[in-house]
Amino acid sequence: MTLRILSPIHKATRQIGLHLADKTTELGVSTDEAHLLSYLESYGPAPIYELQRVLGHRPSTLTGLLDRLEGRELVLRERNPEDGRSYLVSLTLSGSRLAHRVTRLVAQFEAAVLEGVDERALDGFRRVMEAIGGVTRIQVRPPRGRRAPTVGRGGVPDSAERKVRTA
Amino acid sequence: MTLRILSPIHKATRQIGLHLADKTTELGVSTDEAHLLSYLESYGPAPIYELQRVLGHRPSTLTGLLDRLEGRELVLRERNPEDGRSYLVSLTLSGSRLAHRVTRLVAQFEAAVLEGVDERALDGFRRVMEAIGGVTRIQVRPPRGRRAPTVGRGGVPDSAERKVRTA
DNA sequence: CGATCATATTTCGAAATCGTAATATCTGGC
DNA sequence: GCCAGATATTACGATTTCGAAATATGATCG
Repeated sequence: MTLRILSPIHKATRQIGLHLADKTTELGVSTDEAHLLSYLESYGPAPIYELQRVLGHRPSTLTGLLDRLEGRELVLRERNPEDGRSYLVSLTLSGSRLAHRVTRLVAQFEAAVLEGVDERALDGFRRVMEAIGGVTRIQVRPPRGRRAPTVGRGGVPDSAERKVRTA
Repeated sequence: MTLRILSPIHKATRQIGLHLADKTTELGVSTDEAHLLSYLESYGPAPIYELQRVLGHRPSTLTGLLDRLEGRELVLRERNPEDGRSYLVSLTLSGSRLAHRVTRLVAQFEAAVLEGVDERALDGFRRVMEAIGGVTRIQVRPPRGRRAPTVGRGGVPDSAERKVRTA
């Protein structure tokens, strides 16, 4: 059975993972660590729950990840003045430098891919991604009858999505 | 920085993972286990190294995965008569039944997504996936000079790709 | 044939991830 | 202000994954 969407996307994801891991390893971080640093460069300081949603790990996994990064003095945790339950994670100076290199790496990769596709292909790609979002979000039929479900609930956020935390 | 390819694909992959995990959990298996069973249904019996490439794990990870599945009598290992170094993994009867249910699940998901996109979008999607393959495959310049590299070597196989093992 | 190199798999200890159960703070009635 | 429920994070033990080294067979070449 050849799946026209699932198989290619699984394959591509793995290719991307291997490729980037290769590069980030040279910088001394895993891909998750790299992703986190890069995210913080654009959007930090950010509360942990936000990072958790961005990376898609369990909260307890994030604790470990952050402990390690903090141990290496790449990030640091501070209490969130606006919410005593949470901590804000920010980059240290060396974390910033590293984040910058990671970001450049990722941008290069993205650019290389974009170079190989035209705007129309990109648009088709986007539509397929949206269709996946639609299907995963919408629960189709509970066996019989009731319950219209779950449409607005906990979606998976894009790395770039972000609530304005503020003001 | 919003990445037009990396971010959506990361997000979609996570959505797919969560969605399918939800479903396969009901069947009592992880997504990797499900993937493996489903693959075996179509292409088994298969040697371990092939499964390893399909799932994209380290060999030692596969050993553990297979140990667990074998312990539950869903698959079994037999020596490969054509190659004394390898083992062939095949489905047991109950493994087959489970694999069948998994396959149906995945096919339904695929169908639901396909319903939301036209052929043109699908084509664009395909071209982007290919572009990713191209970029990850081709090692661009070692700092100076030598070594033209790596083009034909170990690519990441599609779940559906398969050498004819045969004859 | 025998040496050497490549391939297939497992073993084993270390590290990452997870699920669940604390702990602490916030929020909205009352 | 106080209680109940929601949110944010961590602690901790269990499971999974990993990397490196070990084992065993196959392939090549002299």
